[in-house]
Amino acid sequence: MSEITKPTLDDVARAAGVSTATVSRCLNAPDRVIATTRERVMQAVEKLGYTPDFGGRALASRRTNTIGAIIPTMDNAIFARGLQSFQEALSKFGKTLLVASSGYDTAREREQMEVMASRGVDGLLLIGSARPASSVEFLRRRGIPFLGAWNLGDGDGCFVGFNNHAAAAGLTGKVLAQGHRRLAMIAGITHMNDRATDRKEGVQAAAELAGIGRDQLPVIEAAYSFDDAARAFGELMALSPRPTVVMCGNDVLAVGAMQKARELGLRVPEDVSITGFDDIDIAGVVAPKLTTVRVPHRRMGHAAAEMLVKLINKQPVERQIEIPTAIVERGTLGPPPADPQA
Amino acid sequence: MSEITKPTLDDVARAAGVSTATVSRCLNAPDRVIATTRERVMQAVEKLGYTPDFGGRALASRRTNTIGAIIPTMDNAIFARGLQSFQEALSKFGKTLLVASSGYDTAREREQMEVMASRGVDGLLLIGSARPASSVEFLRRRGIPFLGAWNLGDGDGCFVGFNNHAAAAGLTGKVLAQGHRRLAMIAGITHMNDRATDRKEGVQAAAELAGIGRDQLPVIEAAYSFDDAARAFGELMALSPRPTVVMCGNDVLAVGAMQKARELGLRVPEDVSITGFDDIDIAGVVAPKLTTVRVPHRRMGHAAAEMLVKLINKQPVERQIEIPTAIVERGTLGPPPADPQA
DNA sequence: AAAATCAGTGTAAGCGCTTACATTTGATGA
DNA sequence: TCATCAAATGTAAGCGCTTACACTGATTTT
Repeated sequence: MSEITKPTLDDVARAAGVSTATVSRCLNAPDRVIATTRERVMQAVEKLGYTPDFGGRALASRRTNTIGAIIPTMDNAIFARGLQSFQEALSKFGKTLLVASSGYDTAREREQMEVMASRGVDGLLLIGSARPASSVEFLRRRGIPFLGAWNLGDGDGCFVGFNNHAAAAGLTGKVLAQGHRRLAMIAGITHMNDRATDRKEGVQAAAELAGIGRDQLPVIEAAYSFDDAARAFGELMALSPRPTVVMCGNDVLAVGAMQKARELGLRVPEDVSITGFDDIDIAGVVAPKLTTVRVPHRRMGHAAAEMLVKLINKQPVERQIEIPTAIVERGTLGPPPADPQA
Repeated sequence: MSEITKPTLDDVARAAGVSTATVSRCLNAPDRVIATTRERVMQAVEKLGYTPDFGGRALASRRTNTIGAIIPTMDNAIFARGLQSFQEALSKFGKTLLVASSGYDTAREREQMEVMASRGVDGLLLIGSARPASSVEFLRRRGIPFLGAWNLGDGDGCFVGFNNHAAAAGLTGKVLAQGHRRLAMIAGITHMNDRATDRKEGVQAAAELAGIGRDQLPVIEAAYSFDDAARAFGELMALSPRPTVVMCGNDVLAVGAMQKARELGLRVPEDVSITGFDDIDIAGVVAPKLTTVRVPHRRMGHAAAEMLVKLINKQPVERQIEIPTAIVERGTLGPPPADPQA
């Protein structure tokens, strides 16, 4: 059954009594073929069940209509969500999505870039801006348009994302406004991660403006897991004087912290306040609900797709598109305890 | 800068002083070339920064080393997780992953199949088994090997997944063992969704064995959202007699139900028990923690990748690989209230 | 020592498609 | 009526790669 050879352009051309060029044109630029002929060709296509061969098409036209995305991991809901809408938008442009993951490792990201390049992707979606210059150089050399998403960036690349720094600073403003002075932070791993770095620095910058120096703002970095966050929270709570608020680099860390708080018999927010970042599902489900920063991943995914397609078509684009974030005030941020711990 | 034409096999061959065939062999079957020659060729490859052209390769070799996956949506953590490990495993086989989404719609799934086919995928990962015969027929015609994942199935297709029916029945056993007799269920939308269907029927079958007929087991179907589940839970709680346990088709529904329970002033599990399915992150984070069924998505992703690669290489495979599930007893399932509601 | 074998390499024929250019056709204007 | 031109279509040259087959020289077998 699989021995029936796939029909080719030639077969269709013969069946329709035209040349292969005409068939090709019917498929790629229908208006350059007169209606009657087109009709005939399309019938032949239908009848033979013809579909163009990808390899042949890619070889001859030098484009694949394929877009690559290299993200840290789909296990992280924020990337999964963004990628989903990116893919949806892409498919409206007739492009398909090739996915690879880097596991937050720039060396692996580079490897995947090479895979993508050899796959002939027309464009590439990357996360953030923190990567060796050589990786960027590699893409430029290859002439592959690319985009950093989920954050903004400096340099001359294109970005579609959030101002993580400003959002973190904004949230810190709310924290300070509640009267907190003893802040602490559980940040994501900042090494080669500009989102985590910006969030950390946003908090630090806002605190500094309020006269709270970096030496007075303990920061522990934790991997993207409940347990690691719980451990970090434990350490922070052992500090003296004890922080009255723990700002977390993302919601997963915040929830890990909340669990540890309960374990330690600490009430949130009466004894200690906790904030998150991302507003993933989980933030609305814990008790009390998490005060966090909403990050519109879907909107970003769409915007990224649009921008990348423009880039590929060599249409002009803005260098950066900033997607606004919003602080979601729920139940985990309150004023500091009246009687600062013994 | 982008005018520097990409080096081709020919360029490499010339630079290394060999024929294109030898270069090709160095890349694809290195052991068929003597070490000294290979060395020389590899140096030329390095020096020119050569990477094979995807189109040319695909055209000549009639394979793309690309695997497609059509999933309902990456927004759902269980698919995102499984896909992540599927992709990781694939990349070890030198294959890359093309992703498309169907939005739980079989017509859209079919469209995406055609996209994938025209993309020349070597194989295809599908979810479950519920789809029109014509879709399956399409793939067979095209000679594209495919696999249903996340569930087992009948017919002659290949599957890597869970026995959703048995797992749901098993959990129902636990529920009955607690003494519950008035069961209710919030199922996922079962239309064209074999996972949701099997889970529902698993519950029903187990209940029936215990003498609880379908007419005594109210089932409401709800979309994959907290709100829809909350609404359904509300309806169920308005029933008289009121169910003492509400079994949910997945964890998202269960959490939605729990939220509504709190809203209604109902304690879980003292006033009403709730169970989930999937054991996603959220299940360990709500209070009390959710009693659910653990489904090893990562393991399944890996197994699916392995099986699909075998299928592509025409190696023998088992028709079905069942990934075991496990009941996770946490805090939301208890005995029915001693004093059945007024 | 001749024959058979084999490893290493080269030659060249496509794979199925797009597209620049050539050709044909019919309409238009002088 | 005939040159002119545009629209529709055909011709054919690749795109960059893989691979069947041919060739060469060395090694083994008889």
